[in-house]
Amino acid sequence: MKLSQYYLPLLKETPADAQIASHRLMLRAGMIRQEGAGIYAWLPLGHRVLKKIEQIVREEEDRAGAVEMLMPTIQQADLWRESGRYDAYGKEMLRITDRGDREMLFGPTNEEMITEIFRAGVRSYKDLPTLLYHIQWKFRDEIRPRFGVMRGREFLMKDAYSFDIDEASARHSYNRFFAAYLRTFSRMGLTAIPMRADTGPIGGDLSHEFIVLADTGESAVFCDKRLLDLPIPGADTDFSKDLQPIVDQFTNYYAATDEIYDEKEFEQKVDEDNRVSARGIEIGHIFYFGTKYSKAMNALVTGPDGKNTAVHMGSYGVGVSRLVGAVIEAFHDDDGCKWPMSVAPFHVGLVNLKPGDADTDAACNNIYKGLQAAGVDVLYDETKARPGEKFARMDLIGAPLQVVIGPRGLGEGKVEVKRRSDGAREELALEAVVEYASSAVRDGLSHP
RNA sequence: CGGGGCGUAGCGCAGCCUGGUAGCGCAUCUGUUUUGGGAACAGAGGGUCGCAAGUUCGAAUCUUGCCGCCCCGACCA
Repeated sequence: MKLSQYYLPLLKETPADAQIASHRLMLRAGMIRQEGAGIYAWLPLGHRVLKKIEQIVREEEDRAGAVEMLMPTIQQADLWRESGRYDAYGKEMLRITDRGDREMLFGPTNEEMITEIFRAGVRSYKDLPTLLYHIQWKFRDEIRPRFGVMRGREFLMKDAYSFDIDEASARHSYNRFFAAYLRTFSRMGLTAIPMRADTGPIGGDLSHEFIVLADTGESAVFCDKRLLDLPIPGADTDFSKDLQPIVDQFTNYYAATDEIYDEKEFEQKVDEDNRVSARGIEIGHIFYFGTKYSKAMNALVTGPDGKNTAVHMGSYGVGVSRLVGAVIEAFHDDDGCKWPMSVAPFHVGLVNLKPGDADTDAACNNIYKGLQAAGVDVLYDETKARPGEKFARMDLIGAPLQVVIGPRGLGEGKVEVKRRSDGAREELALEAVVEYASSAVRDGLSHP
């Protein structure tokens, strides 16, 4: 992409409304624009990141054995009356009436709808387990949206739902998502810690929030330091086999959010040296809720014994739009974003220091085409702006690699390559740059 | 939902108390000089002062109502 053709409205000054780094940087880097309280338009640069995160989530859901579908944003009130939640949900639900005065709502979640869809198509235990997911915009009319996309009212979410014949097999479905989430977040460069969460009236041990540690996190969290270094399940993981050992490895250590934190338990189970008390951002939540909806909504299957039983369900959410903010919280400095390769809007920022200079233009064009041919996402700055402005701009939008080409270096056949993550710079021979950058991109994208 | 605050050019703000020509910085456009880390000079364009009603000879400024947004708290992915 050539910068002159792109839509990238950068802000030099920090918008007054933005309180935290990710919100500030997303506005400054022209990733989002606020269109209302907690409602954002995704500008081209932000949209790229959002789509890359979405795609990682999708790939890992697929790997875990879930099947993608898409449910609507607008739902009918009657569906929610079946579960009793239409009255129970409260003001966070955005209620709408259509021209026929029918009561509708903008979905805050999809348990009712997926249950309705499931019961329409499944009759026998032989069809189980069923694992379905979709990635869709949701709306919750939060009392107080803030922190940009981290706590918006409209947000993009992946939610998956599992249907099993009994609790034991539901536990296996749960474990699939547990392992899939470890991989998902790891691929974005995040260390996400599964923490025991409040299971509400259902009880049991089958609810975990996945938390990434960050100073600006919304909740206080407490965990064992050793959780930070546990191995992530590899790409060769067989999700149809027993995943309990993986889950046990993570759940053996203490980790809890402030909702259920118990100081005595923490101190008893974790040596002083290993105690981590920090703040965290919730980026995923997995939950087993048994037959709550299947009973209320009559989602029954015939078991081996010929009797109808209510299916055991679980739901598994990932805050896709929120993750954009969470990744920035984890990777930034005062100058801008420092994207991990896997979610970077562009892998390489190509800076032409002297557009109009025939040699410089030719060198840049060759490298631009070479990188594109190698499948690298390049943003080519061929504008007339001054060098300082170009450098600051690339730092702000945070391309992991910057290739800087100007007459001075070119005179010696040299090109500068800067790594955004640590600022390290290298002089390379002009001919070597495409191979160097594309292999660095490949390395950055590879994941065990 | 309780408490606090703000709406004036694309962004950041002053002006309001004490009514009388709508301003500043950045950004944008033109020209000149610059050119390897957010340039300098000169000039230009850009506003129903959130909306509506009221008071007044006259309202960005005073009054009332409405709308929008932000912050703190309780709640949430």
